[in-house]
Amino acid sequence: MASESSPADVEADSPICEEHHNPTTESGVTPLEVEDSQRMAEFFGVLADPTRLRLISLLSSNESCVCDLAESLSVSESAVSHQLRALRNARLVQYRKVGRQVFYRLHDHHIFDLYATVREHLAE
Amino acid sequence: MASESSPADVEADSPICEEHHNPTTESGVTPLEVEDSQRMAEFFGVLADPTRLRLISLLSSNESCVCDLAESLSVSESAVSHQLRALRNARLVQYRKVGRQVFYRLHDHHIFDLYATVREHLAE
DNA sequence: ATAATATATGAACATACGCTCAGGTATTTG
DNA sequence: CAAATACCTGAGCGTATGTTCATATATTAT
Repeated sequence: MASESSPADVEADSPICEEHHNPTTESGVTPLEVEDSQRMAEFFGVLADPTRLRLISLLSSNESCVCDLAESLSVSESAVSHQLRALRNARLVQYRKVGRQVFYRLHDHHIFDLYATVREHLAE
Repeated sequence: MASESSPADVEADSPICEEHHNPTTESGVTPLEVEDSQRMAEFFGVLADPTRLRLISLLSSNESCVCDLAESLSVSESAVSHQLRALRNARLVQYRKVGRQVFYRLHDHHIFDLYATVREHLAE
């Protein structure tokens, strides 16, 4: 103990910020492991692109094929296809093929809830 | 109408994916504007880094000073300071100065809720 | 089979990002 | 005052990312 450095328990005149090392914090929340933080960062990274977010926005209201998505966003079909792959790899969208078209939709409501939550948060 | 391309309403033998252009979708959800998508991407971008996520994790249980955070993460104080600036600019953390130390904490529970939600989502 | 459509993919290029390093400011100590 | 501590910041460097371009695959039409 005594290696916690809340501003209250600074003792006397010893160097303040030297020997710390509490593996777990006093609260019940487990600190994020490095590996978990990487997977989590990857997940957020998929959402950290305007084009992908607009794709998610479109797919939250309609299942759509690639060329419609490209049209709606005024982005090349190639770019859309690349971004859809990222969303696919992250399991954020599903797709089904109909003839030569591929119709994409959100994987589940989970992703939409997150999208909606943050959108509302930023609207404040 | 008739320029919607749900797989159901493909009519006869006309080219399937040509003239579309519905500014608004049939559902009640407004499509994301380009500018909003950029702000939203920026927000997610701040969360798309392992170090920043681990900082958020630590700050969700304890208010901490910079050198403690650096110690806990085994990262240089400079790197931590840079990342804290990103979190500051995004208004994800607050800080207060006590002598020469600066104690950081999460800005509000909002950010923690989001963090916790996604962490749980990825734990599945 | 040949042509056209719908989508996917690899390479290349420009940009953005995170870390380190060097140096800077502010506060405390001797 | 000078030295030390805690933190911040700009530049530089290696890497990751998003787009375009060219090309490949699959399906449909002629």
